[in-house]
Amino acid sequence: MGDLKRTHYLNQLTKADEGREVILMGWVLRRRDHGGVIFIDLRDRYGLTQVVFNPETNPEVHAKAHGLRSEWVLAVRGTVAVRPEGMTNTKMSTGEIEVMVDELRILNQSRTPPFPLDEEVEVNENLRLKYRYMDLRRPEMTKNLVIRHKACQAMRSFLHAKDFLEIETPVLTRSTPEGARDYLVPSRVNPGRFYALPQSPQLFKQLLMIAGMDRYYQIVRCFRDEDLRADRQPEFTQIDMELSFVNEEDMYEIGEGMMKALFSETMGREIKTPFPRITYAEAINRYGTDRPDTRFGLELTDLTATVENCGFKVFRTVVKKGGMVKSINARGCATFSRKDLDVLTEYVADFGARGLAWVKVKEDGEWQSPITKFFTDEERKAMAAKLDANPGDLLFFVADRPQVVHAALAELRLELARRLDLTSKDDFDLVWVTDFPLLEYDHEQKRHTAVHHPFTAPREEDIDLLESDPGQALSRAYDLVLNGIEIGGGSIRIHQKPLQDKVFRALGIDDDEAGDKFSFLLEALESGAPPHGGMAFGLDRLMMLLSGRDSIRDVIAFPKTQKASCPMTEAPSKVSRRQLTELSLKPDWKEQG
RNA sequence: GGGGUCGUAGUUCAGUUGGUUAGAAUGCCGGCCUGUCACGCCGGAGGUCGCGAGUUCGAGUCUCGUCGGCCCCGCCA
Repeated sequence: MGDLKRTHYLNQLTKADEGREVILMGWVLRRRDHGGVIFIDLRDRYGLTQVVFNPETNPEVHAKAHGLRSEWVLAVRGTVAVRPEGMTNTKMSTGEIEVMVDELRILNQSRTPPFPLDEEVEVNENLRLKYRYMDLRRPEMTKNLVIRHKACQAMRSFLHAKDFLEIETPVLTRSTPEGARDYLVPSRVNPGRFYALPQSPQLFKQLLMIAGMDRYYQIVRCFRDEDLRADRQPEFTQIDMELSFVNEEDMYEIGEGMMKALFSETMGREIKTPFPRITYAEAINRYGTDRPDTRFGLELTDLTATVENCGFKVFRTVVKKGGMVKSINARGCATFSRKDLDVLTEYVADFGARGLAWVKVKEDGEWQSPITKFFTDEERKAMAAKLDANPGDLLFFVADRPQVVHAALAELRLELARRLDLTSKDDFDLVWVTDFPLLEYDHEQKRHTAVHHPFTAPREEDIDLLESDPGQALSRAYDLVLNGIEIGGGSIRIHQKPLQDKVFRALGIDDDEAGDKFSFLLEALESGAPPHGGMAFGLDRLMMLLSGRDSIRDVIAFPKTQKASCPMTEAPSKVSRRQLTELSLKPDWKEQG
């Protein structure tokens, strides 16, 4: 660079700068060499500017420019010129001007890029991750990281204005029961003992409330050693918060205010508050899931009572065994082919449905279906009325255990929406899901486990149920769902030890175990713990939705592959025998270095 | 742990019933070209068909295994 100092970014110059001497720095995106005049599109994080090398005005510089290649790093000194008549490029924000170069310094050369950076071809993701520093130069990827930054800034300033303190919590902490599999870190100075990386800073933020911090937040990395998905990474980022002296309404207000600020400042979109609320029970009933995509209808209709005595044996026996029959009216879909229906049947089978019954409502109102003969006219009428079935509609039915019916129809509903193109990535439907069950029964472990986490408060009126019928108790937990994706959740916490003891007992954690694993929390609850509650938002998922991407990998600078590896650094890697020995670890796997 | 799908030039892909020397576009290299903006024109190089076995006279193509990418189920309080 020598004595050159950059004067402008590559998105800044306009007609108003005509005649100005400028110094620009950036990467060669494209070179157009006409033998005579040479054009270079110079790129930086901010944009593109065309720089021009003219053999008549500066032969030496022009000769040097002849050798430039993609992704070389340049500094140029030159003069801003308005482009000749008719030569404006309306696709570029700097398309009205160009910079006539007087001095060129090659700051660095580059290997030929492993994949094109200037086109929108889908490149193998493994390759993109191996050369992530090249991938991130692509404007689309740069944009995602810029939006992410803006989002963090927006949320930070919102929370700061609401008196939150940003406080860091340990990354090396202790493993606690419940929840996901922990990432473990061996302790060198304590042989045989391990730290766990936090699945969330849950206990620490509660302890900060007990410490009187009143309002805490943190943009914090969390770790869960579970299998990956398009929206799940082993390390991910949460906007984590906790507040003292609050109830659910306070939490909704904070959550809504923060989302409002987020959408406004990152996308310039004004979203409506308050957000609609739906109870867990209603969400399951109407959508089959606790994270409903509310951008479209296709809701579930319960026909159990209507068909319990019908002539169709499959339906009748399912109902008799305590199961249910539910239906979706796919309006106007009677045109689906037999093949379509077979594919959809196979699709719901993935989610446990042993069959998918269907009825096409013909133009004359008649039912075309393999099962229509099993129903009386009255039954058909009753079903049609409940489903508001009209000519041209296609009705789907699933009969099974409630869990299976809901899982299958929830997925069918989403698949239909995809086929019918009912959703747009530009719509953002936010909804609170409330009144979750506190506990659910785990058949494998033969005990109840926490739906949210063990520190979630039950509804006051349900506390007695903890002993009589724990599965029926509802909690003071809430989730925020955006377009069918859970982007956040939280709860009002237990702040008194006797209630915490009760919940531990309902979870099958006896006093000894509770004392062993949570004594610090229990003692703290006895030390003047204020009522408190909180929530956390998944930053990666939020950014994925805001950036219109289908994978959180596209909004994370250096993500992991589905096998939890990093093609660039080749992590996880082998370690030396010496390192293991220092940690008092003896490998029992083969070929460990 | 399981299911699906993909793997061919640097990249994105094509490759017929198994049959001679595996193609295209783009990129790359060289030459020409003074107003392009995905510049244009001419020429050239570039392949362990992911890897390993098997079937066969013969395998990019068929079979089995294996490795890897992606999607999903389980899992993820």
